[in-house]
Amino acid sequence: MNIIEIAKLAGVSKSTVSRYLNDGYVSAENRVKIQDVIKSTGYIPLRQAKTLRTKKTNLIGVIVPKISTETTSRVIEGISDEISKCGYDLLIANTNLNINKEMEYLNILKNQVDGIIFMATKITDKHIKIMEEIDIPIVVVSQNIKEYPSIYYDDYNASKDVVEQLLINGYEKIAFIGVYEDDIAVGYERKRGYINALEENKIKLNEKLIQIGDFSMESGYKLCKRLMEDNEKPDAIFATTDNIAVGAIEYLLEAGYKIPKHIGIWSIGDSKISRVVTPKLNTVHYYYKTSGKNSGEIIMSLINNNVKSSKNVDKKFKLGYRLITRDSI
Amino acid sequence: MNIIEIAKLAGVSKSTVSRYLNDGYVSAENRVKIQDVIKSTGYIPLRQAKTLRTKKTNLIGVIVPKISTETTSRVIEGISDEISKCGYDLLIANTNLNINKEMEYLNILKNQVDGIIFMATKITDKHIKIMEEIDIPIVVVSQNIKEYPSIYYDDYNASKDVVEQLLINGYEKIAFIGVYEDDIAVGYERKRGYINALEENKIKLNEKLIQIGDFSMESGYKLCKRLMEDNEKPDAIFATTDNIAVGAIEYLLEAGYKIPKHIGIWSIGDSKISRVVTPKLNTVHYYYKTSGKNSGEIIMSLINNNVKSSKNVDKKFKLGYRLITRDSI
DNA sequence: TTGTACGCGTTATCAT
DNA sequence: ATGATAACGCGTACAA
Repeated sequence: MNIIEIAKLAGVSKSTVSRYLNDGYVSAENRVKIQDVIKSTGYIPLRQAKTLRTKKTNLIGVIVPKISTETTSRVIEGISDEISKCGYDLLIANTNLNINKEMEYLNILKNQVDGIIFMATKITDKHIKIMEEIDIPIVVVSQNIKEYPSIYYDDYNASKDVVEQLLINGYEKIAFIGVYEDDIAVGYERKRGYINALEENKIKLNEKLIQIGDFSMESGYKLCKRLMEDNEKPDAIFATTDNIAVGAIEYLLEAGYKIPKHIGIWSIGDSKISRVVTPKLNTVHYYYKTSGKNSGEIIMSLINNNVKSSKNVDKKFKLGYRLITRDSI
Repeated sequence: MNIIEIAKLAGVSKSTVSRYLNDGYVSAENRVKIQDVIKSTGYIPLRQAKTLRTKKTNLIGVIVPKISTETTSRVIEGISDEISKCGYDLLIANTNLNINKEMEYLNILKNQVDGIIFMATKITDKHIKIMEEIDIPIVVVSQNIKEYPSIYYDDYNASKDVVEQLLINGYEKIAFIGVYEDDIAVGYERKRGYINALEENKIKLNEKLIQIGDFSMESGYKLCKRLMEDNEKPDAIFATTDNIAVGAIEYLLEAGYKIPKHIGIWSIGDSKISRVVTPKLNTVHYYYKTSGKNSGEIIMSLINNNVKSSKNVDKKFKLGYRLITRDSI
C-alpha cells in the first residue's frame, strides 16, 4: 500500500495525497475522499522513503553505557516521554561500557537519526574529534563537556554537602569510597567535593581513608573491609554511589558493626535499593528522569531550529539535588 | 558523501562500489582502490536509501510496558546483545502500560523495522487482530500466546514450588498477595499455582488469605496490613513479586513482627532489592536476560528465513527458574 | 568483471 | 487547487 494506490482509490494525484498528509493544502471535497481511503486502508507513509527525500528521520539516537541500570533507565524514560510528544522515537545503542563502541555508534548513528543524546562516563579527545565531524546535534548527559550542550549533576557540591552534613553530625574521621577518576562526574568531581569539604573545615586529608574501586557492590564490600581492618578506622563512610554503600553495609553488618551507632554512612543516588536496605540509607537524590527530559527538550529545540552541529552551542544545565536523610547516620 | 562520489574517487562505477559493499564481486585491484577511498572518507551507506530498495531496515522494534524497571532492562539487555551480533539495532517503544499505545506502536513499527519483539502483560483479541495484519515476524516475550512464538516463564510451577517449599518448612496458613488476573502470567498463572499446590496438599482454600492489588510496594504494604489485621492471620505470605514482598516486609517490621520467626515470606523475581532487603528474601530467579536473548535469536532466525508472518509459528520457550533460599523463611 | 538504466515511496518544483 | 515530473541514495537485472 503506497501513496500512489491511495491516490488512485481517491481519484486524485499522488501530489494531492502528499499535500493532504503534509501541508494540508487540499480542497474540502478531496480532503474527505482521501481521508476515507486512508482510514479504510490503514495506510501509513513509509518513513524511510520520506527520510530519503526530506533528510529527516524522526528518530533520536541514545548512546548508553549500560542499559540495565536504574540510572540509565530513568534517564531514558525522561527522554522517551519528551521526544514522543514531538512524534519522535528512540533508537538505543548500548555500549556496555566499551569505549570503542561509543565511537562506533557515534559514527553509525550520525546518518540514522536527527540527533544524538550521548550518555557518557568519560569523554576523550578522540570522542570530540569524532563528534566534530557529525552534522546533527549532539547533547551530552551525565557529564559536562565544554564543547557541547550538557546536562549534568552538581556532583561537586552534592559531595561537599554530604561531607559537611557528616561533620555537622559529629563525625570526625570520614572515609571515602569512590570510583576511578576517568569518570569525571562520579570519580573526579565527587572526590574533589570530599577533599575540599575537609579542607574548608581544616581537617587534614588522610590518604588512607580514600579508597577507589568500581561501581559494584563487591567493590564497596572489599574497600570497606580494607578501611575497617586498617588501624586508621573511620567513624563514617561517604560512598559515591548507593550500590557501593550497600556493599559496604554488607561488610559492616557481617563484621558486627552497628550502623549508625559505630559508624555512619552516606551515599549518592537515591536508588530504590537505598530505600529498602537496612538501615535505610542517607543519600542524595539526583533528578535522573528530569535530566532525560531536559536532554530531550534541548535536542528537539536544536533540531527544530535547524542546528546542524551543536558544537559550542552554549547550553549547560547543572541539575540540583536533594539530600535525603534516613537511618544510616 | 554518497556512493556516486565514492565511485568517482575510486575511478569506477557506483555499481562496482555497491558490489564491493554487498556481494563483494569485484576485482582485486578495484577492491583496493575502493577500500582506500571508503576508509579515507569514512563513508557509510545511508541506511534509509538501502531500506527503500531492499525492504530491510536492520532494525528490531521492541515494545515494552515500562522502560524503567529491572525486568524490562534485563530483557532488553539480552535482546540487544543478541541482535547486535547480526548487525541489527534496537528501536524502543515505551507504552507506559497504556494498552492503546501498544496497538498504536504495533501499527507504527510494522513498516519501520524487520521484526517486533512484544513484551506484553496481557494480550486481547484486538491485539491479535492487529498482529495478524502485520507482515513482519512478531515474537512475544513474558506471556504465552498460542498464535505467536512466545518466550515465557513457568509461572505456574514456580508458584506451586514456592507454596510447596513453604509447606515443607512447616507453614500452614499461607496467604497470597498477587496482582489483577488480567496479567495472565503474573496475575493468573501464579495464583493458579498457589491454589493447586494447596489443593494437592489437601489444604482448604481460604479466600480471606488471598489479596489482589497492583505491582507497587504500597500495594504489598496495604494488603499485608489487611491480612494481618484480620482474625485469619497467616503464618506465611507468598508475594507474587519482590516489590510486593518488600512492601509487605515494611509493614510487618513496622507492626513489630519478626521475620521469619513470626511469619515467613517468599516471592518471585530475584531482583537486586531482594538480595539487600532485611531479611534477605527467599525468592525465585527468572532468566530475564536469557528470555531477551532467546527472543532475539528467534526473531533473527525468522527474519533470516524470510518469514513474513510469524502467526502460528510454533515456537514456544518455557524458561526454567531457580528457587533461591535466603533468610525470609 | 564492469557499467547502464531503472525502480523503491516520498516530497518539492513548477506549470496549469 | 491540482498534477506531471524530477530528485533523494542505493541495489540489481541486464547487457556488454
